[in-house]
Amino acid sequence: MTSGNRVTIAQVARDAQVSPMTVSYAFNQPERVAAATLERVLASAAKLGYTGPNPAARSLRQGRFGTIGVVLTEPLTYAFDDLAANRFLAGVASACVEQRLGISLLSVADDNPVQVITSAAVDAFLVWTQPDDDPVIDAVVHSGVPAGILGGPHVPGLLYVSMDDRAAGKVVTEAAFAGAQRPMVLSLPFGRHQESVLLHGPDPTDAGYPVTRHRLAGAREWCLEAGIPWDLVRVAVLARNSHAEAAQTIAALLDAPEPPDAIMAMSDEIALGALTAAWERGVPVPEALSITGWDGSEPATRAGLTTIEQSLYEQGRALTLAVLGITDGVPEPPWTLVRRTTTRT
Amino acid sequence: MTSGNRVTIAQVARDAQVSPMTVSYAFNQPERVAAATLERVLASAAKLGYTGPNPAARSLRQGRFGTIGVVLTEPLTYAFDDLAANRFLAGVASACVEQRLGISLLSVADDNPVQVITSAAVDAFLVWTQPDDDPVIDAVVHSGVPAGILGGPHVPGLLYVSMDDRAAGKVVTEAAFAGAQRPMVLSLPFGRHQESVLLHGPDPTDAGYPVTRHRLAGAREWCLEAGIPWDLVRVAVLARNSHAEAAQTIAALLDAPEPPDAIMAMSDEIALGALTAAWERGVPVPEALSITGWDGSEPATRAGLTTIEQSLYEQGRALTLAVLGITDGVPEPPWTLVRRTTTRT
DNA sequence: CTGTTAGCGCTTTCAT
DNA sequence: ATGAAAGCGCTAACAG
Repeated sequence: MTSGNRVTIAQVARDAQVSPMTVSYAFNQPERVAAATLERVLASAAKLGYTGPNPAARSLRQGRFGTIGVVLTEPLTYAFDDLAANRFLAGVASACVEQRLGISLLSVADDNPVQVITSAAVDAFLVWTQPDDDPVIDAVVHSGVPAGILGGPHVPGLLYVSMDDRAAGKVVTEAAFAGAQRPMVLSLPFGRHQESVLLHGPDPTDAGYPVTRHRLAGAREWCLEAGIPWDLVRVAVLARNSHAEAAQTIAALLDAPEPPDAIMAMSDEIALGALTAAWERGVPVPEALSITGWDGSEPATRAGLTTIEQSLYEQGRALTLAVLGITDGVPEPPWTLVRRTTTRT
Repeated sequence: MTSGNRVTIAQVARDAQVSPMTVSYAFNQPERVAAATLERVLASAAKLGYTGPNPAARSLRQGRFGTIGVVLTEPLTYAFDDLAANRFLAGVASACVEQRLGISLLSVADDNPVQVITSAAVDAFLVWTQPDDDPVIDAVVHSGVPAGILGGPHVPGLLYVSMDDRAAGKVVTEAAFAGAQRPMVLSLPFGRHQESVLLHGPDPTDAGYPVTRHRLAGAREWCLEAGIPWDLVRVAVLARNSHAEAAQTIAALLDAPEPPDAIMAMSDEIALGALTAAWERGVPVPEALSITGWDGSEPATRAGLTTIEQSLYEQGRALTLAVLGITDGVPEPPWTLVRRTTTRT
């Protein structure tokens, strides 16, 4: 009663003068037990401070945990700092509450990415987008536990959900770049540990994150079709999906010669960072600088950002239900370009 | 290898021609095992698809889970929607990552609040503020697992962390109400399931949530000292800590006779809702309407809101470390009134 | 409606 | 450096 869940079914059984099984029934299927017995058992349990079956023993016996694991990249605070991750998790949470499952947040550490997975007490994994060939993916697939991934990579053995980033990339690039002289892309990271860099017309396949790669490919494709030499398009690759880093990067570029006059940003977060930089410098948006975002977050709506809208919340829900086998697969998520006040067209 | 974590230590042991104990050592204390043996064991494990000890069995044997449970009110999406909860969780997460612990999000359902607690596979509980006498509190205390609560109630057996809401309430009420003719409080909920209501000088002890109660008590105390009849002070009690609900409530009051000219709001979230309502109506802030918030969130800073700043992140961290026994207790969290542009003084 | 048996997979303890 | 024994607390399967 005082420290730890020390009281066992056996002790309660002894006190109540019944067998352990009856105690088990009393807690799990009370209707199976005679009213008088039930009362006696519960009284003994209360007296001894027994609050219910030990979860570890029950899980061992039943072979299930009643918990779903969400695999996030370190640091775990990302889950709470990042808008997109936040919405995804909210969707996962909504499905888990319905299914009476707990959520375990798993942080992939650098020193041993695999152990977090293999030692997780969960019935399924949901993985937040990872770079291709990341060891975590392999660990999840080999765990033998049902699993799904948002944003790829798309590998056998993992349920996959992701919007058509390439197609949307073309559309949003057009919205951003139409009529521009010095267009640029503000890119999400290419890999897990990478400094921010300024590239010129990089090969999209250099990006290890599928989401980044596909969005970049879409941008390139539109440029090629529109006759804009891809080599001349600058791509500022950030180290993180961070408002502050984006603001700083764009501020530097706006202060330098040949400042950009169009920015296709791969997330609302960094688009808003760019917007902040422009605003601080008095650069009129969209007249002198058009900016687009991605995701359709609350702050983007308030800021009047032209952006690609998708529901990470719904994708989180759908992936969760599919991984649990409640629905059969996940449809490709819908998206739309929402034109607001940060683009010229 | 295909479905579930079916391979056991025993099978690997047989294949590697060693005892189960050696396999256990190979995974838990590899340095204890001869190099050649280790290699053989790992080869067998890889061959059979054994990825490591079954977490349930290990937890049962060791009596610990390596996980900390965070108890949140239903719906669980609150954790991701609410700014304050979000910061608290980020702080918890930072401490858990350091300690190599997982985080389990537990949603308290209405139908059986206790079972979620008793069946949680965790080594400690962190509870997000609950109403006094809520059954969840009791369940947590009786679980025998170390536990802490943010925002109260302050009960024996639970570590407690909360800023001095009453003292700050006085200070912020002064900032909001100074020189006002028709001051009002925009209040967080009084209880878990309650419609929104408009009260006149309510007794603070009617509020079941300690945070609400103490902030209201602070407001009342300042009014009494300043000679403002508390009975004349309107208190709009919201059903949820929601921007939208706050905006709607304040919009209605601004459109009615005797609109408020000062609002002390108990969170940034609802203060910003009030600000939106004022802004939509063209009510000049702070000239015709002063507004204060609480928490010192990002959006509040951007909006220039006068507010009480505290770090829920640090409080989350501190409470986690204390509950784990790594630090000894939690100091009372610091706070400051930050005057910005939404108040007259 | 209640009880008996058996064993989930692992690791602590104590040898060797 | 490796192994044997024992049991963590529970519940599925099967009586009665």
